[in-house]
Amino acid sequence: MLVLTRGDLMGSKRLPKKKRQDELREKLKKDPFLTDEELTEIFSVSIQTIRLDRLELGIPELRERIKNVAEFNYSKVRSIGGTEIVGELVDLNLDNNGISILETNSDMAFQKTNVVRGHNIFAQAESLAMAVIDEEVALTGVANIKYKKPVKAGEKLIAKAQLVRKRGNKYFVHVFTYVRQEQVFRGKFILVSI
Amino acid sequence: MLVLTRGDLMGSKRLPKKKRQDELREKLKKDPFLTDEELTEIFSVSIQTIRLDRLELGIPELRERIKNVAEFNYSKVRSIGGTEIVGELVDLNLDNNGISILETNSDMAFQKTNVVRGHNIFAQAESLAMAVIDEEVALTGVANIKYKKPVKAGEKLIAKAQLVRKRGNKYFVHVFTYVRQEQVFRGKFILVSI
DNA sequence: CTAACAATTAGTACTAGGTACTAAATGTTA
DNA sequence: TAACATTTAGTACCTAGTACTAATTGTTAG
Repeated sequence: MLVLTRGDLMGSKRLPKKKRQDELREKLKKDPFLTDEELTEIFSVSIQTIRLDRLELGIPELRERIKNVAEFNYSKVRSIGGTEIVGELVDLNLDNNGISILETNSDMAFQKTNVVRGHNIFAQAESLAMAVIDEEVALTGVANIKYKKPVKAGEKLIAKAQLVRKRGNKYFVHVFTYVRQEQVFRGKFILVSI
Repeated sequence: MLVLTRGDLMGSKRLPKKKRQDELREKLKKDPFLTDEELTEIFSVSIQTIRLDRLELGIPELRERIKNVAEFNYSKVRSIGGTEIVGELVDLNLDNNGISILETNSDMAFQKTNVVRGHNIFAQAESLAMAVIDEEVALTGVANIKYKKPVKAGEKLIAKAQLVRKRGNKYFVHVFTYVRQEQVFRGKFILVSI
């Protein structure tokens, strides 16, 4: 079916509804700080059209969008700042063992290859090792680690920690990290309580 | 309608101007999302007083505050997302050595002790080691690391990496990290290019 | 005790950037 | 050309303010 769109007839100034709405969605995703007024200039339509579009697309007003960005980031900053443990602790037996799960995402990965950066895997393992130790604060003194297989963004990391030896204020903890049964990381930590 | 305000709870005594303004500043710093109206309830004063206070303190209105949080974090998120290297690369000789500087802050540290979390130091060292390798992408295969001394938030980490051996697609890189001449970390990385 | 002054409160007009709605104009297609 | 989709116009109303004037309290020095 061949259909002449208004765009063809009018010389590409105004877009058909569907296309305009798609572009609107994208524009606001990239820059949520645009007002309706600024959008009228971008799309050469009236402000009512912009508002109808937002209504149909379920896109909230400028102030709501800004607030969402602020709140999202605010909580994110706090959770990063407040996170003492990387990943979700699903099982813990103090002075013995523990399990933590970390859902990886593209923020943790190299842009080009989508491979999760090593220090994220390390951070999960290290913080789990620390959680297992029944001490107020533990410092990683020495770690011997090995990355067995690259992890792709989106894969779920399951880290298992086991306290293997305790000598004075030194704790020897082994952590093995898996993606679907397959081992991707191994770390041997010596933690020192202070 | 009768509402219990903080004033009531604190014995209904209203604070002197100076003290109220100090607390106002703190409150808004902790929670920039408070409206003037909510503040009137917290301090048991009229909305005009709150507005005079903000005027005198140079604190902008709610929407401006929210916008600032949104814009600040928006740019921050992007820069974190785009960062492939942790810390600032100040010197680099490919396939030989490199130096990177990382200014630590309280976000990187344990809340209680203000000691910088190990994985931040690790991340700087690992990414520097990778930068030194003249390959598109390198994966950390094995690392043997040691934390020598705890690092306090605010201290400047200077990491020096040196390629010590190269065998096939395996690179052996040593990284030493210092705070004011004093070594705080040592890492031996085996990187594998893919 | 009271005048002087600081601090607070009241009230008004105005603003941006909208929502929600009705109505009309214009475009498109059967 | 009628039916329908799409766009535009216009109105009342909203929030969370600014900016301003004026009145009312509270406090203190003489």
